[in-house]
Amino acid sequence: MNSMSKENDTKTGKSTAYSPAEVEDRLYKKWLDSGAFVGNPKSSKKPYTIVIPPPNVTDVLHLGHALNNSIQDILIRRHRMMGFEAVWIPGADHAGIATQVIVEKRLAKEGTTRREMGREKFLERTREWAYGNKDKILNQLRKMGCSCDWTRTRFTLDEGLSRAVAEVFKHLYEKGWIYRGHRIVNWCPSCQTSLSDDEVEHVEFDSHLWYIRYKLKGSDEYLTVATTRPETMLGDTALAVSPKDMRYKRFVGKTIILPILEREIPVVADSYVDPEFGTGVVKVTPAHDPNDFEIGKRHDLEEINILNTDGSLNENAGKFKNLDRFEARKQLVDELSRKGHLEKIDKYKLAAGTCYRCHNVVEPYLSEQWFVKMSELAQPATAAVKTGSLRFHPDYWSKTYLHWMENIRDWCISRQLWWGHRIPIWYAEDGTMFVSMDRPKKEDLPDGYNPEDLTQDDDVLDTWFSSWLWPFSTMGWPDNTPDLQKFYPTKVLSTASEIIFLWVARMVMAGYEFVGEQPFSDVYIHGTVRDANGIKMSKSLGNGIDPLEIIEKYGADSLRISLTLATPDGQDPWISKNTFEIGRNFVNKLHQVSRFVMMRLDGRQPVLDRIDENDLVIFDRWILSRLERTIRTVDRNFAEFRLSAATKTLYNFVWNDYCSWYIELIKPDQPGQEIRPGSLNVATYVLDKIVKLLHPFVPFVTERIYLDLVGQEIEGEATIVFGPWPTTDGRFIDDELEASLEQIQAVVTAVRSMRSELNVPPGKKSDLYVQVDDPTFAELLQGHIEYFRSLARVNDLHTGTRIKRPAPSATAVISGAEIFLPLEGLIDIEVERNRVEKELQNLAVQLEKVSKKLANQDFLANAPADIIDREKAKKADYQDRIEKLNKNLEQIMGW
RNA sequence: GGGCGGUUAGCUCAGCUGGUUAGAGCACCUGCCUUACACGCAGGGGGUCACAAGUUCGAAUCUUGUACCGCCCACCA
Repeated sequence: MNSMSKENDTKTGKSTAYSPAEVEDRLYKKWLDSGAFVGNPKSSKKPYTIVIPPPNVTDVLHLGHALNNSIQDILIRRHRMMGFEAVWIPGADHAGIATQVIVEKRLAKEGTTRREMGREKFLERTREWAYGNKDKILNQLRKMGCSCDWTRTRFTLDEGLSRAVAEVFKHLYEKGWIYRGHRIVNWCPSCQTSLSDDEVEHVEFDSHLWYIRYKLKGSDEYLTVATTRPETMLGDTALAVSPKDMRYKRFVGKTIILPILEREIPVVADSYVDPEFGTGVVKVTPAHDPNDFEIGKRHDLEEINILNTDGSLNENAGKFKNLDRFEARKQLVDELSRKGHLEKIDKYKLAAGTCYRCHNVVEPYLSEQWFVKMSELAQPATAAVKTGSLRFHPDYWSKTYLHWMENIRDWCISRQLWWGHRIPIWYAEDGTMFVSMDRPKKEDLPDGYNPEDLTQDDDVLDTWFSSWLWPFSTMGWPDNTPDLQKFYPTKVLSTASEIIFLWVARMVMAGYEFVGEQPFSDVYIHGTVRDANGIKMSKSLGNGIDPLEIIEKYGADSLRISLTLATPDGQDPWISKNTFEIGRNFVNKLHQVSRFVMMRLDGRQPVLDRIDENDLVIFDRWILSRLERTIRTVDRNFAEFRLSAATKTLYNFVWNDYCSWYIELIKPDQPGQEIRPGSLNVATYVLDKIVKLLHPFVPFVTERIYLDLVGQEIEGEATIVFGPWPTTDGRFIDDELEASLEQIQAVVTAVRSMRSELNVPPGKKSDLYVQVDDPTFAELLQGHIEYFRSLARVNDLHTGTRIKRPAPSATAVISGAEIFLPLEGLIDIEVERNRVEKELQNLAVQLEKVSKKLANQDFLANAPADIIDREKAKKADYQDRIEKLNKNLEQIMGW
């Protein structure tokens, strides 16, 4: 840091930089104490509800969550200010498999297992850990300033939500849409549970195709089979060929001796087999491949399971028993090779399914599971998007959603885990099933059944089976509560794209089926947070950042607005540590400009709700015009779910229009002078609108400034939380006036540029000569010289239509004016000549372009008249400026 | 194998219905302790808009194709 820099306030010696730590916690407490975030179902205001995507209790929140929750808070806070009964329901998800995997890992380190512990103790242990994380997570949201209604906090394992789960199970079971089936499912040998299709991630591996020879019984002939999983041959119960394949027609019906195990298996003909692929012969392993399972059904083949639940081989594998699947593969291939059964090995790229939680390769595995029939559920959920009653932002995600809906498959909902909602099914000894969350009561059972004789299904439900009910289970469903009546359906769901299928799509189905109405109308899909190298941020990769770390260093406001600014609408943000400096700088800028306004108010009570329209100078009208335009743009950005654009619009308005121009323009020439009262009023009025427009993004600093404006302490009654959100009737929007201001700005900028390029010392002031084409321009300048004198470091202004160049002086030509700066002794003729020549070259290029265009007959014949006029005006302007510059260049050469 | 995004200044991104001298922030260079802000102010340099063809009077913007990057879906063993 430069020792000359003025880090401190000259009077007090204290740093004037904004210090978030001093105000954030106190402000948050103020909001909580006043109940500002609590929704009232009896309110006459229109509801605006968001349910939080409940974070998994497996871990504290990372920057991805910080982004998502910033977005939700922005939407909620803005609507609260707009007069809606805005409710944001917070909570957390028990994250069945994810949580259990982590707890089991910890147990392993301690040298024990869940089975050793037993179900009750294990659940107790998991609960303790999960609830600890949940508290940490909810605290992170508070530190971020999230305006959640904490009186409505929910957890997916809460009593009420569990009741909803059981109710839904019963509903679907009685409808026949939940069924139990003996089927091939995705099995994770590491987590030792089934997974739904959507929980399997396909990863490409470099693998091989093994070509194995299967000998015909009583012959030396053989058939060669290509396989990617040779170990599954231990469970083969047939070979299959295409019925159209003439090469193998004579083998159909013959018997094959399975290598190594020497079992006899038939050759069958099945149209599933593609004669073009591999050898055209397929080994059929009904217990370990979904297609083979189907073939097996068609040909009445035996299903031989060769795997234990942990992925090791079982007694059906003969001598390979107890070996892990991959070790068994190795040894089996060796033996096949030794015995001459291995024809060749090809390299092969294989897309293998892996578990989305532990990333081990999953196995197709035959087992007894519960499924939900999805086709009917998908109907209204598909229609909702097709008719536009449910919209995705950006819209292209609706294609992804529809593709999944239209190819929907039944949902395997049972998990061989303990952490979660236990399947509400009770079995009698005779196999009869009863649906009930708790042990059924005697009076609810048919004659001949006793509650004590029933045993509950051991498995739990997929974690998403509770999540998909979240938009209404959090409101007390299945009871028709006041909350449900007032706050359902919710408005916006904000999430990342990765859970569109797992969660979003299923919530839509559930909303229609169980409540009869879609759960939300808009789905906002934001990008995935990546690090500075574009790698997705995650705890496991070690590149994750804890939002609390950023908050501690920069403050919650900086965290929030930096993330919003850094996240392009619909794309992935790349975040590095200094990403947050943008936000910190902006928050400080806001703080500083408000300090300036407050100092100038000097204790006077400002008027925030109106301005005296008879007491405005051109600059006041200009900033009001810019303000109204900004409000319109921001509202439009929000309507289109372009949050990044909205943030940038406000950022630019505050920094450029308000701070850099307006405040500088109304500053008096001399330090001691007061700002013109009418302008100070406008400055304050606009500042009030600025903090309101920005409050959803940076809630703390804006509340702090607002309280300063209304002259209250943090603990006072006043608050910005309820806005109102600034509106506009557009009556100050004035194109002509903005154009006039741009002329003044152009003069100021030209002067600054000349001075800088000629290295004029900042302290050196000079007179300013402006030769104009149009006398009204001169009047404009003359009338406002007092305002921009210090910006351009000007003593006297000489302007009019007949101003002569004072020699020696620097020259600039802008549209409609020539600017002269008499700088005797300060002008290096060479430098000045280069400057002018450079500008001439620049203009020459532009002139050539436009001249060419205007010489083109097709252009003149086809282009609209206003475009042609504009080009003509441009040409005239360039010509004029070139002429003037040339004249000036001649004079310079004459020195 | 199918689908969807992306490719604009050294970096991260704007540029909405085709006509702007193609912009911003960061980084870089120059000057500055200017009456709120050095977390700042002023000025400046830097781009054949991935490539090719097409539509058009006119293309960063529309169409088609190619290349590369990323994501998603998929039961070819």
